Amino acid sequence: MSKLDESLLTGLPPFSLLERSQIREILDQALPKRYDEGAEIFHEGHDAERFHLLLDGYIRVVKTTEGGEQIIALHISPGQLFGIAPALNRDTYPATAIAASESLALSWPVRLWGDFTANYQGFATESYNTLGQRLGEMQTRITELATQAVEQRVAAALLRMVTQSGRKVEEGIEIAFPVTRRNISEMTGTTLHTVSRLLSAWEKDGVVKSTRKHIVVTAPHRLVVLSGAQG
Amino acid sequence: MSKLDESLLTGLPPFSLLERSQIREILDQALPKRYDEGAEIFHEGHDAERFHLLLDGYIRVVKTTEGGEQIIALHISPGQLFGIAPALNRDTYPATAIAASESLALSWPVRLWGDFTANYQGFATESYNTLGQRLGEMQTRITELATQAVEQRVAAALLRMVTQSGRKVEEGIEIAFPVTRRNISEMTGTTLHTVSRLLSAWEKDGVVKSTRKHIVVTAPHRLVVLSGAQG
DNA sequence: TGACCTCTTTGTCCTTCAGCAAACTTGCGG
DNA sequence: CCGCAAGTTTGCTGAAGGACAAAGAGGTCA
Repeated sequence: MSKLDESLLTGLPPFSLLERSQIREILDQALPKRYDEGAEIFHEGHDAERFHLLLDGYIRVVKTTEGGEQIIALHISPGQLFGIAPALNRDTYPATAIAASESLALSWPVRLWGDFTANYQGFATESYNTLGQRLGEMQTRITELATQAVEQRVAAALLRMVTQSGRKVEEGIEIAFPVTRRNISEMTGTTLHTVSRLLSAWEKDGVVKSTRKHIVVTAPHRLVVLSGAQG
Repeated sequence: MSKLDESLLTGLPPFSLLERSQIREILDQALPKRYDEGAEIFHEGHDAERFHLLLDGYIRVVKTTEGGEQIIALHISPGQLFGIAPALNRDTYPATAIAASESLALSWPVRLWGDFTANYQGFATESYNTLGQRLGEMQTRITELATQAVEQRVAAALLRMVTQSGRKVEEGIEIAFPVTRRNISEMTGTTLHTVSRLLSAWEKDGVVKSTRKHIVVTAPHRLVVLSGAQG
């Protein structure tokens, strides 16, 4: 088994303050793994045995209701930690993680969490920053769901994906991972039908352009207006 | 200025593992303060200068939208820490805290946060447990808002308040702090009108009993059914 | 190449619930 | 003790968007 290259972690916030030798230590304990699109990385309620770092690809963090409906709680971009139940003292995963596109992640057994936070300068701080951001994002979504109309929520969801993962293409900014109307409906608490209608209307208006599972936002500023971000 | 009694903190989770002398230290640095019903304890976006512990009363944690609508993010019960921005490395408060009833709280300057987590056994762990619980609760609310109908959400909100602060009275279980229909609508993302209608209907059915600003749940099991907690 | 599956589009109907309006109740302050 | 403000109830109306239905469009696998 070939050794992982140290440059993988060098730039990333949780490790940015560390020595080369420390990064080496960390990598030597890591288990790298590739996931196909749609593959499950861990499952809600299961014992939290490992925590993860996404190197490449995109992850959807999903909750399932008793009724079988799915809600997308979060998207993870490359460079982010996920499945960090140990940070919250939990011993089971609170949600399910699924690869939104082909992905590569490292993982470590949870018993190392204590070591990491204790020995590696900046690691704990960064982890809690991340947590704080996610908490903030969840708050935002709660207020959106509680106060905004469907159209605004969908617009906001698109914008969020674009900011978190947008890559510039000829016609505008493309969401860098496959998204279906159903996925969007699971992020916004509506139906795929309604999402389809909205996207069709926006496409007619020249705000977005979409093909199967792929969306390009051509007029982000107009989406911002649609999302109702104040006046 | 009279000294605070050590028994105030002895039972509480964040301090349960500490020596008498340590509790003394902590108390000597605390600033106790009383708040009238409706008084603001800290404001969204302001510099997070202190973190707080609620000794008595109830706190509502509130977000305000650009449109001026309020959303109740959280209720705090006695014994809980709140305004713990430092735990997430934030330097501003993410939401506004308002006393839901007359309340008494201690507070400490944020610069002591580091000392507390470093020196006091169990303090950090407990804080992150709390955070984990709140995160979980927020997730639950997101899925509720996204998937459940208004009636179920309102039922769930009542149940949540009852579990967090219910006190047994003759006719059932009473929510221990003042709640208006408007408050409930701000927790569930609906209007006070709809909440009023629902409560009226439930009162007719003998599930709840309410007077101005006070609600007694007389048949909790039936509320559970209404909340649609699976089948 | 054809069968199948997933994703998408579009139409129609119908329920839920927000919006508007107005009256009533209760408690508090002057 | 009266007036006012805050909280509550109730009726009516209309629009948003969910439910149901059906068909088209790529992609994939044998």
